[in-house]
Amino acid sequence: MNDRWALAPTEDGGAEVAPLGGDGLPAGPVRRERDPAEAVRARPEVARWVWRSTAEVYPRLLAAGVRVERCYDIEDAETLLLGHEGRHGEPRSAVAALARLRGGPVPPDPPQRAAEPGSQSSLFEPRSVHVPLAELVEVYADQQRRHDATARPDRMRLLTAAESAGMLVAAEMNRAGLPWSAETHRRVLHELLGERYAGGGEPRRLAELADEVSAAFGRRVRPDLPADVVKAFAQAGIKVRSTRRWEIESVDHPAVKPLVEYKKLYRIWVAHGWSWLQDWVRDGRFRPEFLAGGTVTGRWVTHGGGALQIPKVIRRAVVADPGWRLVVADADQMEPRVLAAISRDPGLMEVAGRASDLYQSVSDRAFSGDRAQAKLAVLGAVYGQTSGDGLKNLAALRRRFPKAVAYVDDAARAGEEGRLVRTWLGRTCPPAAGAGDAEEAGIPQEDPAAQTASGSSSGSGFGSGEDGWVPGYASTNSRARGRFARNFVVQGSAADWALLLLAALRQACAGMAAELVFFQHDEVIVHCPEEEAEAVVAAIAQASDLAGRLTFGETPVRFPFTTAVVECYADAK
DNA sequence: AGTTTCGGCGCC
DNA sequence: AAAGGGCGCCGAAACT
Repeated sequence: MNDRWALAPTEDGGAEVAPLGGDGLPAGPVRRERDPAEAVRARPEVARWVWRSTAEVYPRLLAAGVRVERCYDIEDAETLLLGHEGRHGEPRSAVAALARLRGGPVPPDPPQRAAEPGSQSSLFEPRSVHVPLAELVEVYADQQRRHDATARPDRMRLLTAAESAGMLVAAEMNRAGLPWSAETHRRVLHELLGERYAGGGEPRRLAELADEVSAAFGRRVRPDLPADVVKAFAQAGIKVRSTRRWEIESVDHPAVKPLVEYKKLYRIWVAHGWSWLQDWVRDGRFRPEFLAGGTVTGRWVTHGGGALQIPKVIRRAVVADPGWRLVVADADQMEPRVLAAISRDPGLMEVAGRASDLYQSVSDRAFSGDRAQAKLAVLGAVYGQTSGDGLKNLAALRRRFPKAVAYVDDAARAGEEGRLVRTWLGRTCPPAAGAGDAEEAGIPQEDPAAQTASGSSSGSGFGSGEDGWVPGYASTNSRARGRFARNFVVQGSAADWALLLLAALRQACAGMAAELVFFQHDEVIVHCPEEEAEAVVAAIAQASDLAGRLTFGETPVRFPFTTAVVECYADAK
């Protein structure tokens, strides 16, 4: 049965295709087709298409009205496999992978291009790289062997398959766009910011607040310039180190209130104001570019329009088409549930086996009913909190859920010692990540002296300088790596699970008009006709169960969602 | 003049 | 009360 086929676009706009055997090599002749879309359309029996880059091929297929069920993205798999092998810095292109196989000089990866407003094409595949099918499948076959060589081949296969599925979802979401009412957006902006003045200057409300700030200081102050604000406070006899809100709010001065309000509205104005609307919304859709696996941890990133940072107030503008609905689904307490699943801590798994409020349950067991403390402790353990209430609460957490805390502690230690750390499915953290030091992260530096400043420690007074210089005193950099690795195993395993969730949900929606239109770490939005909404809600619950089992195996852990069927995103919770 | 970094803050 | 993970984006500041 020829269930896997390879596809390679050719320079003349055609495609080469071939069936693949169990070894990953062609099991039949390479055929030339006039058009990639035709090549796929003509072979509905193919279960998985193997190609160099989903971002290169799939948008074109979608534009021709062709969807595929599954794919395998060779360059994405190369990235994941190189990481697993502890070779993060090496070029990841198919051409580079082939050169490594054949022992030739390995070309560096092409530089990426920045996002541009309004662009419909894939921003990160500015041009096609034509790798002949015969060479492509050499790389693919080698990758199959490298999967087998990992400690958990089953999980690694699942990871590369899941991320390829994520790339299909991303391409489909990029094509669909997020339904966006420019009219509502403008109304919200007017309510918050007031009238715009000609010439593109500050809108009325911001100008008023700036005047209030100036009046409070007794001189002209520009609230959008941190240096100016710090100086103004100093002249008023108040020392502030920065103009961050948490620091400013603790100051007793009449300028604080209008200043904080100004900063909040200024943010809306510059990041999601009228010019944003102009740049990113066309024909009732906001079209950011979603990129699956764009971060070290496997979380997605977007390019353009700050799609993963849409302020709550602006979500009023996300409005379903007439007769359609938005199904907004948010995973409840995803991170502690993932921690339960990966650590197999019996107590935490039991707590995470219920759909009820997890933090309340943790609190009942370990914090005599104080939910806020329990939540702080859990998040502190996951993020590596180093001081404050989090530390005190961590002790209680450790007593009740020792395996869970030990799991993240082990990851932190591995990170500090520069060892590899992996997610549940095998995505691997670069050993020097989290240090904030380009040299250690494997990025060559022109000037060796440039790293000295960031290499010093602000710590104990004993161990300033290089890692491990004074036994028992970890440097600032190694502690940062520890915190990164601690968070990585949880955030990254959550990203593993989320990919499987999206893949399952996409599958479940395949026969419907429903479209996935948004994804943000633990939250998904499906746009669908009103009459499909209930089926979509059910599909989300089923996809969650399936994703939990596929990712983590059989555990008691559940991944409940809070789901809302709404016409407007802002009305969901 | 163009490019990179910084400060701040939005989201999870 | 105090400051701990991941991102993107903007204007200003700092640089080449």
